[in-house]
Amino acid sequence: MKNELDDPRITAIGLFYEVHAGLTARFAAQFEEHGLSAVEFEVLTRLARSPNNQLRMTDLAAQTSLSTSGVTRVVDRMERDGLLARRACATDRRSSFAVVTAAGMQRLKEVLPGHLRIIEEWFTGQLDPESLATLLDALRRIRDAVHPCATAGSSTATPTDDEVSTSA
Amino acid sequence: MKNELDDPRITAIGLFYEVHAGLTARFAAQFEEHGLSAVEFEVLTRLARSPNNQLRMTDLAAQTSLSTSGVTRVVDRMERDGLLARRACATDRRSSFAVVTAAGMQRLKEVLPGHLRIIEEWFTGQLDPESLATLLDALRRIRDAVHPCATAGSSTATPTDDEVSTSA
DNA sequence: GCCCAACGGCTGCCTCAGCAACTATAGCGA
DNA sequence: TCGCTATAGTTGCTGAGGCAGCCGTTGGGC
Repeated sequence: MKNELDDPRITAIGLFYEVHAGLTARFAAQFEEHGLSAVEFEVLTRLARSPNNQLRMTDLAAQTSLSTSGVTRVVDRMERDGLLARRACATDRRSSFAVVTAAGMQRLKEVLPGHLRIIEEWFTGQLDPESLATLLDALRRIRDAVHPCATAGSSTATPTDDEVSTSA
Repeated sequence: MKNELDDPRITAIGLFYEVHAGLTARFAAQFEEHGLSAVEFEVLTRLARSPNNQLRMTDLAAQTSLSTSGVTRVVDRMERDGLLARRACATDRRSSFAVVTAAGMQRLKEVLPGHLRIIEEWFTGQLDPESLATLLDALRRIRDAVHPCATAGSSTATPTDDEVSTSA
C-alpha cells in the first residue's frame, strides 16, 4: 500500500496540483484586493474578450467551469455590483446577454496588470524561455488529449483552436 | 484591452488551468464510481501514507486544502460511511486522530489502481520520458517558488522535502 | 397554422466548505 | 497552586454552486 502511494505517478500529479494550488492562492489574493473572486474575474475576462463584450448566458456557462444556474447567480451578483448588465436578445426572446458595463471594464483594467505581473513572477518568469516553451508544449499535448472541449460557446466568434484564457 | 487579454502569459496559465480542469474531471469520474469525492480520496491517501494510517485532525487539515472545520465535517461523513474512525489521543485530551479503518483501506485499494491508470493515460503517458522529466523539473521549480508550504503537518514524519501527493 | 419536442434561463432545495464563536484542555509564569 | 493564554476540535451561520424542475419561447414536422 505504502509502496503504491509512493508511485512516481502520484508524485507527478501531486506536484502539478501543488503548483495549481499555489498559483490559485496568489491569484485569489490579488483578485480580492480588487473586490473580485476568481470566478468573477474569469467571467469578466471571458466577456471582455468576446464580441461587444457580451455573451449569452448559456455560452458563458460553456466557457467557464459553471453550470447555467451557476452563471445565473454570478451574473446576479455582478449585476448587483454594477460590473455587468443583462441585455435582452433581439432575435431570441428566451436568451439574454451578459454585458460588461463601463464600471466592469474599468475594474478589469485595474486588475489585469497585477494579474499579469503575478503570472510573470510565479509562473512564466520562473523558467528560461526555452524551458517555458517546452513546458507549454507538454501542457498543450496533455490538454489536447484530456480536452474538456475547450473553447466552447462564443458562437460565431473564435473559430480557431485558441488556448482560451484565465484562471481558477 | 483585447490586446492585453491576448497576452501570452494569459494563454500560458489558461493552458495550465485547462489541463487541471481536464484531469480533475477524469479523476472525479473514477472516484465517483467508487463512491468517493476528490476530497475524500485525498483524505484517505494522506492518512494511509502516515504512520499508523492516522493523523491528528489539525495535521490532516494542514496537509489538505481544508480548514479544520472542513476536516471535522469530512471526517464526520467518512466516519459515518465506515471509512474512518476517530481515536482519542493518549497524551493530549484535546486532540483526536482520524484513523483509516479496514474498510477504508479496502476502498483505497479498490480505487488506487484505476487512479494510477488514469494518471498514466492522460498525464504521464502523454509524454515521452524525457519530456515528462523536463515537465516535472519545470513544475518543481515553480512549486519551489510558489510553495504553499508543502508537506505540512505529519509532525514527526516525513522530514524530507517530498513532493506530497494526491489530487483534487 | 398547429403541435410538440428542444432549448434558454431562473428558482427551490441540497451539499459543501469557510469563518467566527465556543468549550475543553494544555502548559507556562508568577 | 492559581491563573492566563494558546491550542484542538466542534458548531452555527453564511455564501457558493449543482441538480432537478419550472415557465416561456422557438422551430421543425405535418
